[in-house]
Amino acid sequence: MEDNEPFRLILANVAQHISLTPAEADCFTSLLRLKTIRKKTFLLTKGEVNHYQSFVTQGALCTYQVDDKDKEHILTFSLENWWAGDLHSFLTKTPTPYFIEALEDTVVLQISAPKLERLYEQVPQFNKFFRIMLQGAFIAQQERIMQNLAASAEERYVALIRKYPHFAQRIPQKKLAVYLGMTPQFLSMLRRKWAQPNASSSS
Amino acid sequence: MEDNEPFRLILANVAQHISLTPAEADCFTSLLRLKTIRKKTFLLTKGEVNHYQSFVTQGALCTYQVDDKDKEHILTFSLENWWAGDLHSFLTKTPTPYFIEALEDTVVLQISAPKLERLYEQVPQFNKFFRIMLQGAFIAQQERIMQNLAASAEERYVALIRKYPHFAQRIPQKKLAVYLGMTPQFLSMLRRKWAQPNASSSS
DNA sequence: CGTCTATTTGAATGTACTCAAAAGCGGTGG
DNA sequence: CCACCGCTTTTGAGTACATTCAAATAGACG
Repeated sequence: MEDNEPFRLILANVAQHISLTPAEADCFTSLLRLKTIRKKTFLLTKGEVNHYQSFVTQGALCTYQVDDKDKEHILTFSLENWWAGDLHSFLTKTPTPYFIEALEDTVVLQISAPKLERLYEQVPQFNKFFRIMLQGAFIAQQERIMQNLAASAEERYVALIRKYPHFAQRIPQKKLAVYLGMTPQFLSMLRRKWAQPNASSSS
Repeated sequence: MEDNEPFRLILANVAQHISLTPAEADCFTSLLRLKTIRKKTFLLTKGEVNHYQSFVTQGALCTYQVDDKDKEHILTFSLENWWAGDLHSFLTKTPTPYFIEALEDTVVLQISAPKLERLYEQVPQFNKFFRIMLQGAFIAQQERIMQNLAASAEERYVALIRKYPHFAQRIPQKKLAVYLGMTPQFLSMLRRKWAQPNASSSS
């Protein structure tokens, strides 16, 4: 099968923020490698060093930690056209505390740390590209922090399904609950409450 | 008084990540403006557009939102050698939901959005500089999110005073509590517990 | 000193959790 | 095709961590 669809996707994504010559685009894609991760398998597990940043072209990934009481805590989901990878481990080459698991069969394009360094040297514009990516990610994280501080579990749940309705379809309830910082049981209770002629709940 | 100390500080900070020619350094500093904010006054208030990113050379700033029940929720503190400013408002020129208040008399160097654009054009290396700044900020935020999800109020408090003991000295308990996502009363109770021959509390 | 705000203390309350178990759903093999 | 298994979701009862409200105490500033 003709499989440069992933490369077209990432180049289209890059083109939204910087303009590359054909030569630069080739240089970029030549530094990437394609990888597929089957559902329920891992792109990264705790204790490994994260050698690659991964751009998702298809599927869904989930980045989480497991604490000493075996409880999962979800840092983020990565769907199409977004990046996954533990940046701290990637930059410092230290073991990661995270698992990155495929929630669906997933296709990613990966770049290693040395190749990314080469990319920055050969096509300095990528400093701008990743600066812009990081700005967006930073702002999104700020909003999440504020919401976790300011909103109740119920408000967080309602806000999420209103903002990303499609999201809630693709992700298991259990994972959504944990991402939102509540137990699956509590989320289930909220759903029941909302399914009712939702008379109560407001305050 | 001879007051280019702020400029020396920011140039030293920049020099940690990129190398500038003297001309480039001059270009950079010529785009900055110096501003002082008295304790308990505001660098930014809700409803304004954040026209500047501010590098703190002295003092301490606190960025927070106030919700509909008049409760404060603290996004971040900005001490010496770090940046403050609502990036979302800055980039989109939309009104900010944040207040940025000086906890002490504070000195900042500010750059406006158009001047920052000019800087990126004239000294493209600054894309790299801010990429690196954002990487660090992004990673720090990730850690905060994980800790808010995984740790109890008590664990968060202990972790903070162990990691940044000096911090706890400079910042009012009330603000620390809110930053950590708990009420000042509860933090006070935790402190009492820890001041005791701390027999209990471990688990 | 007196005022204002921050911190401490206590009692009652509530939001969200734990533990336990039932019900639902999807896949797999006999 | 149906029966069984594993996993997710739902439900319920009891509980705990942290909150709210109220008030006393202590600190800071003028």
